[in-house]
Amino acid sequence: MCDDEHTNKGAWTKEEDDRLISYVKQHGEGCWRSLPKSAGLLRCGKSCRLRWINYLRPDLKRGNFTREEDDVIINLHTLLGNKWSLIAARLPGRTDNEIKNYWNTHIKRKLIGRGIDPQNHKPVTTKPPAAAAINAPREENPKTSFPASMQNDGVPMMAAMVGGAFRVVITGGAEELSSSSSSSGLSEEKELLLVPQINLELSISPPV
DNA sequence: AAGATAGACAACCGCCTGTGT
DNA sequence: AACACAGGCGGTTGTCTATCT
Repeated sequence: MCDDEHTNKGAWTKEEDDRLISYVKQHGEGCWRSLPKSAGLLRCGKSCRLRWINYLRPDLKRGNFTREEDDVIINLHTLLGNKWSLIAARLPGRTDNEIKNYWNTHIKRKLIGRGIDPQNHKPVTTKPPAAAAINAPREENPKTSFPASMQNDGVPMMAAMVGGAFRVVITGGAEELSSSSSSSGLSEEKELLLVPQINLELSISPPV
């Protein structure tokens, strides 16, 4: 991409930031290819776009992720996998890059520490996962509907996330999405308990 | 105090997709 | 239908800082 020898790479300077901010404020986002020349920047368009989206946008929420945001990320990752942009779309003020970094540096480790595989969100065990977790008898912990192997400090993973009951119904067209939790026998109508106050409704419709 | 190591995050790279011609 | 281009995305790397030995 930015293979022009006259193109700057690496960390952005304050002056470059100022130029980019002032240009975007004046002309709006878009036309990233031609932006560097117009704005007097020795950067490629992609670099400018990335810098704006991930760092300079005024609506960005800087700072640590909250517990609620953690939970949303984990839940959405369960549903969507590494679709960082989709996850970011549900977290106002956060960028896909930020979430991806946060996942790789914090959440991944946290889940591994809890004995959860960060890729498939199933308990890491020597037994086959289906036998170890999904088919574990409910009576292991009558307080919850989760097998003990999915619990952390006596608090079930999902129950810890939910606080109050909040339902997401995933609807589909020809092919419905389902989640790993549906196989745990939570519900026949493919419901998930997720974090309150966030609309996580997802749907897939067949092409018209 | 100095070097080694690990963690955190900004930035880059290459590929994919959507759109216009 | 085929092609070119711009924008977007996810994976990966580079660099700075903090902590450990």
